[in-house]
Amino acid sequence: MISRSVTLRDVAEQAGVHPSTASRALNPDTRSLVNAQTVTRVVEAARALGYRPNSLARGLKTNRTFTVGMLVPDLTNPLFPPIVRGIEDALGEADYTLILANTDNDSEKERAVLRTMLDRRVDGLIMATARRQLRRAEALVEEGIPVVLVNRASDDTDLPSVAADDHVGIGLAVRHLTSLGHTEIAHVAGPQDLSTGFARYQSFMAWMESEGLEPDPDRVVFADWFREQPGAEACAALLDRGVDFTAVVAANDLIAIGCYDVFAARGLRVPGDVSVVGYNDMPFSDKLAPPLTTVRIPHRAIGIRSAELMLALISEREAAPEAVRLPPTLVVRDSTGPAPS
Amino acid sequence: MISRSVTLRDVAEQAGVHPSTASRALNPDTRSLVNAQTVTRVVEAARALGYRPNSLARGLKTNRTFTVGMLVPDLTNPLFPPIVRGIEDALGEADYTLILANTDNDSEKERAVLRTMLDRRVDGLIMATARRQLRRAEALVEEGIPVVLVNRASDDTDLPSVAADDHVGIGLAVRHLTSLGHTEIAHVAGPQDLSTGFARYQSFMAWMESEGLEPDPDRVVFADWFREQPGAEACAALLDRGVDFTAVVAANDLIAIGCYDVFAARGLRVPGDVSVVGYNDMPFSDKLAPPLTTVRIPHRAIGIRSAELMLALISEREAAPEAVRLPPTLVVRDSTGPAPS
DNA sequence: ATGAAAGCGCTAACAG
DNA sequence: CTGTTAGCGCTTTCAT
Repeated sequence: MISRSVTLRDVAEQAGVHPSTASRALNPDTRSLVNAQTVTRVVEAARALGYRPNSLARGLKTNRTFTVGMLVPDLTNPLFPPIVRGIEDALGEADYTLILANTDNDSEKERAVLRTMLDRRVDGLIMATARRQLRRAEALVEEGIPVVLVNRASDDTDLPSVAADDHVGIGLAVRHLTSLGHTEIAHVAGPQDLSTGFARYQSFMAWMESEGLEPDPDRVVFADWFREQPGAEACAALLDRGVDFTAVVAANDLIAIGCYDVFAARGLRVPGDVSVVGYNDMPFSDKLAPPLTTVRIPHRAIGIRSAELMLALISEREAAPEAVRLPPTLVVRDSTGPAPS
Repeated sequence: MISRSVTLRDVAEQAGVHPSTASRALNPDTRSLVNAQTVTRVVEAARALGYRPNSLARGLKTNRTFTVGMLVPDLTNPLFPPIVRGIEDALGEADYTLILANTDNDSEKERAVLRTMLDRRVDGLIMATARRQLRRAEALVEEGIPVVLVNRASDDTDLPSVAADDHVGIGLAVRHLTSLGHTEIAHVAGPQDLSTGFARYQSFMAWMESEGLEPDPDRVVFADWFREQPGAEACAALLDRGVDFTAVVAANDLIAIGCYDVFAARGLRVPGDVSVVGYNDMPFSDKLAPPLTTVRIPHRAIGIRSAELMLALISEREAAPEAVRLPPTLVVRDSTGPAPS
């Protein structure tokens, strides 16, 4: 059925034309240069023989592979699958193929993976890799290969990027809590060398201030990593510090889960004693006990937009570096309630 | 730093040898044919110039791309990320690259995606796609392209496959329940046109019998899909049927969540009134209320093994079709308890 | 041990 | 509108 070795020459022969004519006839862009009847004959022959162009040969010749590489820290982080799907879907739409690799946030692995992608002559690179220093990515664009950053801010660079608007998102969280009467609000922040952790922390402080509340540094604690365990440790440290608070904004849902665990262990009721707001609305955050109030990020849309941006970059290399910011929304569930009096 | 256009010829020139000699010197397999000093010179030149072989050109010549395609129904299903990671890690180890595509279990999409992969001359195909009819896959092997099935049984074919042993897994679940004194055990089965749904159902019936319990067809209900909503619908239907049961084996964790919802809605306590066992131990199943007792599948190991199998198939095409079955384990949490008296 | 020559399958000038 | 020619970058006989 799908024959492995039907070549353009076979098609040409069958149609009684020269291979280059067959090539032109088969390629939508150049089809117009060819007699309509000839086109028909060639197309017919191609179909009859089950011809499939060899993308390697084409790529070798044209220097375009219709391939985009994507770097993620860890696909296993529930944040990424919807983004990757969005990207894959949008890319597929345009007949581009996705090459995926995990870096585990390990600089050495990132190097290696990047090299492989380049060796494979990807037409562009989408990086969800979270580190704040971007020398590598910048070097790439200087060599003319399009890069788009996804789900990360680009404070110190003007690489094109697509992400949710963290400032807006944290505002949603903070104002939700203040509207419930909370004034002593803590923040279990994420790692500060990741752009998201940093941005959310900054935004938290800014929003507290603009809500007329003292942004007390004692009520902020930093998790080393966007995971349950570091979140729990940070939260425990916060509690041990002895400052009062009636609500906490967690830098992401996993950290929020860590907080849940600590609060449960210390006999604090959520939301009776303390309200918790998460961030991301990851899958099953509605199944937690209690269901988590959280800021929803349009992950799939982020993926789609970044793929689209990438495609634009590939075709018209001029495209101005854009920083797309998609609006998050608040999902109120049962982990937040009125401030205890 | 990473130069886009250093070719083998440049290296050869720099080293003062013919390109073909440079090729031999750089390729581990043929390096022995070349004078040791020459090798040094060439390698040195390559490093100095930052030479990176063009994998397209190589692939075009050798007909091997060091690329493996993978089809998943939907990456967003929490089942798949760990499997994909395992595959990617094992493949990367051998300098192979993964090309990923989602099929949404849509036959048309599957066709399209398969074609793309073939056009890209992948060296092999790993299919996690769940349909039971496998004509397409079989056609592939007949054309000489290695296929391994992952996470699916191969009852009607002898395609190589890697999966957990569902019979053992369901046995774990059933015997756990019988050991708690349950005798009236229901099964919310998965779709029967998926090999996993089918196998688990069959195994359930078999284990009930071998435990000396009447496998009552009235206590079995089928979900259309391995998701919460269909699980909930099936579970509701079971309840409406009016048969007694004190425990349910769900065909996967998502279906178990659907059951949770229905039980909660109907005022049944888990595990007080009814015990629930899930299947997969997906992420955060320990965070559900109550934490879910479930059968843990070694997802990552499954991924690794299937990549290894694939690599073996690629290098020695003779390799006997193997059906690897990895052992699941039972994770007892709080959704199961003694049968109510 | 190395060089010469050919070609993987395709596209892109350049003629005509 | 179509054929000729050349070549993308690499590997691989075949000579030497």
